[in-house]
Amino acid sequence: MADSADWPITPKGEATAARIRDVALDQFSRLGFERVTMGGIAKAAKVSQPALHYHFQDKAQLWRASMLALAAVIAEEERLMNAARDLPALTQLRMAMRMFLQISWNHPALGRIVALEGMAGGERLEWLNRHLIGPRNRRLVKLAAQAIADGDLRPFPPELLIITLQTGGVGVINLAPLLRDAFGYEPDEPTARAAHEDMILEAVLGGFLTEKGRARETAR
Amino acid sequence: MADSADWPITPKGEATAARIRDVALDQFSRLGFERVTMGGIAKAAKVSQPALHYHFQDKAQLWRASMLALAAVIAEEERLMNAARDLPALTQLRMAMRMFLQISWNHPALGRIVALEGMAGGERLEWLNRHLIGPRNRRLVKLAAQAIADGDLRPFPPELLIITLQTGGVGVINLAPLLRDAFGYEPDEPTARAAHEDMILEAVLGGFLTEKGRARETAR
DNA sequence: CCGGTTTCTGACTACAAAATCAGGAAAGCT
DNA sequence: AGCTTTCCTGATTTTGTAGTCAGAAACCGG
Repeated sequence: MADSADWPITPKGEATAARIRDVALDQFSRLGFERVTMGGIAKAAKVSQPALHYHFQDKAQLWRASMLALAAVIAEEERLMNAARDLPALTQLRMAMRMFLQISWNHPALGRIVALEGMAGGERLEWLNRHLIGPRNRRLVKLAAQAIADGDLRPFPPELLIITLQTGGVGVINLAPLLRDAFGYEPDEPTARAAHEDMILEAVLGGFLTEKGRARETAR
Repeated sequence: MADSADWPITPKGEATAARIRDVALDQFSRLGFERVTMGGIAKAAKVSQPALHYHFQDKAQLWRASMLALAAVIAEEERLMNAARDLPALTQLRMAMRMFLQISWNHPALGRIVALEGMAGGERLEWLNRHLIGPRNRRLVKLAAQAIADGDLRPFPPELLIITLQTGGVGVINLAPLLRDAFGYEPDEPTARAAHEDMILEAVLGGFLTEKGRARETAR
């Protein structure tokens, strides 16, 4: 069980475990826990199916282990945000949003997982809240509340505001298959990505600004 | 097979088939195709599990049949929108958005299903595109393009605009379990719902308006 | 190159869920 | 009432997948 604190690991063992985690993260995030089979992961990772059980005791633990690959990403974001903690709340929120979009393009798994488990509820959502997204979300809500108090954001419930910003922000990324299928639009191209980032920051975040907030932004 | 054109149906048979469809729609939309079991649906609908196979030949067909329950909802929306087809594109878009929010609160299944299958891709998404959401989405994109041409909406790619409006709009609805878990916020209450509708229409749709568009809105 | 450790596989078991089928109950018709 | 059609169930088969286990292969320090 690769989870327990001390697990004798050779470079080779760690390499295949990492490969399995990567494949698992990709599949879990696109398909959700139940549509993914251990056999499918094994095949994509070019190992036998029992190899998965050698490195991870069961499917649930493999899921958690693969989610922890995202923890590093979140931690880095946290670090950068921390460095900016003396700036106005609105400025921080804008930074956070820009970072969130970049992260979401580079690691589409994050937004998809939250969408999948956030709809279903249950123990995996609880785990995510505890270990991955909970603290981050609470921090963002506080920021939004502060920006509202500063008179920079229009006074909507900060929880709704944060969820809407994020779901609106990653909608295009999560639903890339739908965009392709329905419109023949390919969102994962440099020009489309740039248009998207622009749109979210200018229009969606922009729509929440007060006059004062807009003034602060242009003074930037 | 209840699907085929002529299926001898008595009132009683139709009643249980409808009960099964309703349960199925609810479960499929909250949990996704694979987490739902025929046995679970049967139990919730108070029939034996083979009864499901009597009315619907297999699980996939039950899924499709339950989705068609949403077709009536879509058609009604279509009818109302058609009555307003001579109004300016922006006004129509605003109407559509308001209707979309109401539908999404009353039938949360729709947004969840699109999110689930839109992320995964595959044959069910293709089916949805063909039978349920495709025409509607294309119409909305055309409206957005027109509103941009009118100078009422800022010039972002209309496909991205429509997807972002919709995903941002239903984010709070879809992720209700997350809101409860993470913040203890209950979004499905009259006051919260009102705040939400306000926020989406004013801030999110509002953020996409040009000066001219804003003027048109206030002249309303 | 040898013994021990780590890593991995093939063959298997256990189980849950979809699908089938033979037949019984209920409803409708004459 | 008697016959027929429609509706539904209990019992069973089939299938797909998670998880186990004995042992082979690869690796490593001496």
